[in-house]
Amino acid sequence: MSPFLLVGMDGVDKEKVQRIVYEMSKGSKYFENEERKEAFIRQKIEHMRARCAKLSATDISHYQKVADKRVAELEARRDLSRTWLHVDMDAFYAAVETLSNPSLKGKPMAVGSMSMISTANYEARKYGVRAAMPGFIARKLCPELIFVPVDFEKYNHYSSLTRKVFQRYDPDFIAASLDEAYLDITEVCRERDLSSDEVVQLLIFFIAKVADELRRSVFEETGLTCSAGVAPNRLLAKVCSDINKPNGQFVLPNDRMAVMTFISSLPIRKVGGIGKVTEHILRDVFGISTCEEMLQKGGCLCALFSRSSADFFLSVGLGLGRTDASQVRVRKSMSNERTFSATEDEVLLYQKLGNWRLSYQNSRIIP
DNA sequence: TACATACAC
DNA sequence: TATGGTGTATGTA
Ligand SMILES: Nc1ccn([C@H]2C[C@H](O)[C@@H](COP(=O)(O)OP(=O)(O)OP(=O)(O)O)O2)c(=O)n1
Ligand SMILES: [Mg+2]
Ligand SMILES: [Mg+2]
Ligand SMILES: [Mg+2]
Repeated sequence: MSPFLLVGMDGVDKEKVQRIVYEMSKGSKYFENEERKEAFIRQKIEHMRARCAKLSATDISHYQKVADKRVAELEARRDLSRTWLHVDMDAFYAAVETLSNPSLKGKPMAVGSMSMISTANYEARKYGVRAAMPGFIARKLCPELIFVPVDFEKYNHYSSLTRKVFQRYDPDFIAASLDEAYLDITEVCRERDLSSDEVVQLLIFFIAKVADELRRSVFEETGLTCSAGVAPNRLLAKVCSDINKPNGQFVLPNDRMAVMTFISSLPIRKVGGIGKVTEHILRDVFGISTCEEMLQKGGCLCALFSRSSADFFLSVGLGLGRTDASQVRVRKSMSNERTFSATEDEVLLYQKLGNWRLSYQNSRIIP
């Protein structure tokens, strides 16, 4: 199975991409390890299917009641009163590199090295080139691909320019990474409320204007494009910002019906926190691939998963997400790691450790 | 507490 | 020739 997300990019020859990634990977230590991990996951899936099959009729009705109760509790706490905007820069590192070297415009380009690519511009993505793909495979997919080395100082600089714009809309915005942020624009939109159909339409129009203006400001201040999603909570806003990427936006109104319709056909993988493994498990054990199906299979989920996992899945099925104000997050760790080629040479290993200590003993890293 | 896994950018 | 680095959350024992 390909480690790269192949959905979402139309016009890519997925078969060919998969074949080339496989051809280039097979036989490598990396590949063998991936296969080992996949075998574990298949085992875990088998185990869960067995547990599922062993549930008695009374078990099933019990867990269905548990699920119904939790769904009711979650539903009761639904908050449609806030408006969140998620903004995410388009092909961020690559776009910054194109600003400093405009001759790259229109050409397939990746930021990174032959070993690893941090991101690729949209021209390169047409060939199936992706973030977290080794450069030598990317070059097979797209022989004319241009490589640009990473330059974090530059990305930090442009990140802070974008944040100056975000601040004007929400001084307490949440920076999720260098290239994205969550803004509570409830107050910006406060101008009107109430909910006759006409007013709702007007409000959506007004929100779209706010998002559009924000994106124009970012472009004017930085020369970079971004995409935005607006929704009643952060989880949905993040999903929405991806819908019309790049250089686009999508507004999901603060309306329960609109949210349920939106969520019904949404593939679970689109949701933040659901990745390759969870997608695989939920599909192969429960036949779940859309958010709606999380609710339908709520009983089984409550029977087989921990409280916190089951609650998360159910809340995704309801289209719920966090709406609370940001709290100051305290750093919990600081780390520094490097991958080196496999060796059993003890002398070499101790030498590496020694160099490490010499480099970092005075850096006063306090977690 | 220590360790492994999953996830995100 | 070659498959990253940093940080968070959660489950298990
Ligand atoms: N596995 C990854 C993913 C991303 N990044 C870096 C490079 C990206 O430019 C930046 C932002 O990540 P995004 O997921 O937002 O991707 P992009 O901004 O590059 O593209 P998109 O237009 O899809 O947002 O983080 C990285 O180093 N490694
Ligand atoms: Mg981005
Ligand atoms: Mg991003
Ligand atoms: Mg996901």
